[in-house]
Amino acid sequence: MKKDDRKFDILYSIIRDYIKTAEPVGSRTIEKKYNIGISSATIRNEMADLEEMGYLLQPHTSSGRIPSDKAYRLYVDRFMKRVDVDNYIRDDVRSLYNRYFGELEEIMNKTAQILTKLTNLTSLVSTPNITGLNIRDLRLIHIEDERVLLVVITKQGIVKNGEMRLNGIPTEQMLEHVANFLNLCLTDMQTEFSAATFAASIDALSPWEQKILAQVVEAIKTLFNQEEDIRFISNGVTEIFRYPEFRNDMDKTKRFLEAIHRNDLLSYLFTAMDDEPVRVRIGEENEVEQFSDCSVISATYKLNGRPVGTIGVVGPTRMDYDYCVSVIETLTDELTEHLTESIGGKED
Amino acid sequence: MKKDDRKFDILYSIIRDYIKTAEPVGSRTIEKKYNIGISSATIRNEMADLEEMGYLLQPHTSSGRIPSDKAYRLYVDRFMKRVDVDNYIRDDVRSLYNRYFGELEEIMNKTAQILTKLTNLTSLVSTPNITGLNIRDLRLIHIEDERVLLVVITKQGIVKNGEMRLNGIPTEQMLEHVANFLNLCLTDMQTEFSAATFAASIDALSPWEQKILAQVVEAIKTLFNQEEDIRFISNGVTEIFRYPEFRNDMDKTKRFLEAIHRNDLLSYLFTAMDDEPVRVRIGEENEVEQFSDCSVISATYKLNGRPVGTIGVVGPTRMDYDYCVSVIETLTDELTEHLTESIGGKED
DNA sequence: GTTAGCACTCTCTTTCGGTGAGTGCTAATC
DNA sequence: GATTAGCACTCACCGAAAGAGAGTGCTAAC
Repeated sequence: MKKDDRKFDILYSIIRDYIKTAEPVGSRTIEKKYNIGISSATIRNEMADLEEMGYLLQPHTSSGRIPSDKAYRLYVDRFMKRVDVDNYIRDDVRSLYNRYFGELEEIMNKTAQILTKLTNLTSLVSTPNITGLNIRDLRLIHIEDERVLLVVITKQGIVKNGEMRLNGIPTEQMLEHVANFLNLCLTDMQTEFSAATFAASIDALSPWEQKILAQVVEAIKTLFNQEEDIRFISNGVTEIFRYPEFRNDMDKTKRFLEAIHRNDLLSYLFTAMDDEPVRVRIGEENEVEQFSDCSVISATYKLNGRPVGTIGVVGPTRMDYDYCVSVIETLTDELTEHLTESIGGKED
Repeated sequence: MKKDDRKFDILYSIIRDYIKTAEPVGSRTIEKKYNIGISSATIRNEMADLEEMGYLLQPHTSSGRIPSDKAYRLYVDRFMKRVDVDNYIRDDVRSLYNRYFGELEEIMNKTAQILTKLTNLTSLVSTPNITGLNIRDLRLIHIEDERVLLVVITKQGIVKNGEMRLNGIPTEQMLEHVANFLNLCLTDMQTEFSAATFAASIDALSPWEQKILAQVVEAIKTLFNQEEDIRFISNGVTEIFRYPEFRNDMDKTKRFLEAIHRNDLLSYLFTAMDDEPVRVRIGEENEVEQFSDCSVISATYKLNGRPVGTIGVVGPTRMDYDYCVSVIETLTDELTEHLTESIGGKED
């Protein structure tokens, strides 16, 4: 085990060095920059072993080594240390969040911006996908002619609205009737309801109102189902040009940029909303082939203890995992806290 | 003039050829591919003249010529022909617009998508920036605790809403009072109003309600002023990789991609909302330095005859101006028509 | 087990003709 | 006088060859 310790000391040094320089690391570099106290020849032997074990790769026979995905995995699982994110950053984030109270879109935007600014990586934020909501209040506001604004307030304190267009021009009264009817029926009801639910008392409404009802029900469904395709807010997609392994490889850059603009791939990348606090996917571990030379760090933020969305960064596999994981953790915490404070808290 | 005709025939051929191939055009190419009926030697002489006149550039002494910005400008001003956009495309666009009736965001998104699909260029759409609105109806909906949803419907049929947070918890009645008060005062009033306007009848409200009023007024202001920074929806930013002059030049690509993600530069690019139906900016003509090796075609779409936003494409200067201008024209028409039909028409 | 030494490997850079597309100029032709 | 054929010249592009440099693996000595 003593011997293995040395091996992994060397591996650790190689990883740190490669993360910093993006250049294959040779045995002499290790000998000189990190004083492990053994000669380059010995280090060479160890490196050969590490290569055999699958932790190192050699771009060509006479070059230094670079860490493999497996090495990064080991690094993340075994060697990674949390880094303290400066307190003033936390404060900045909080005051920013407070400035945009209630403006969900803006909050997500700013989160992505901060994430990129701190990590120098492309950041992604999925807009909250909140399912299983219970409607508390529903309003129908007449705009003009056939146009009606549907406003839904959920028990969880989420407000959604959308414009709908009826087949005819309603009176204020009709809309009020329908809204009242629905408010009575829907209390405590999930947003996914069946038409059958209304059968009982539907006769209270006039035929015209019943028609409106049907359309409103349809509108509610689309309002709450549009989340099926999650939207992503991205920031700093051109940060990728910072990294020589991309800057010197047009194909790689092209592949990255094309993928990062594809919503379908991003959803795939962020699918699993599991309970791991922070998830790290390294290179080939990514389900999405296009990101197989990237690493993705992501975490789910929550509302009332329930995961509703994901934030993360994407970048070269040789990213600074210690720091990035810490940043993501911090921001996820802050975001969760802010959301719960600003729109949560009323759940039954 | 006869002689000049021939010169410009040659110039025209060179431009067409270069647009298609992205390769410098030589005199023999012109002689063979475009039968002007004169020998390459004569063409060479004419080309030398055209270069002297500033219409052609020579990447190096012994290469063919490429058109200068000035040549494209001449082309656009003098030679460009409108191309008929297929009818089925018009139909597609219309049916698409009808499917997303009222969903402004989605409409803009789809417009950008179509634009890219048709032109193979990066497309940009600015969200409508509608000023000088008159409020017709205003609602205050209690969400929970201090949270209130403000819904404003304008005479022009535009609906805007935003969440606000009061300093205390209001009753339904208070909100109704304030809303009614504002509705009375605001009818026929611009969204930019002064606090003084209310002085007259404000005593009808309780002190608490007056406080709420002040906050609502503030909220209305931000709701209608947030347009100051116009948002852009872009699509197909990676189309740039199609074009060898970018694909083979990482710096150029980097500059382009960095610029296309910067909102401030895009606003600059799209500032002038003049009455030209379609605007073409070629290379150095662009006020934005970062786009000096690109051309921008843009047009303003309107609501009730008033320009409210811009759509456009950005790409290499050797783009197919005839086709792209026609496409932009068509889409602008359709968008204007759709908007006016769906939310306009009620203006006094 | 460790290390010094050395031959070897392989990339990267530079150099150097060769090729080919295209030009400008001159002299002949219409 | 305009047009064209002919020709020398230019310059990017390509591939081969040579040299440098970083790093390795192996062997033999410590």
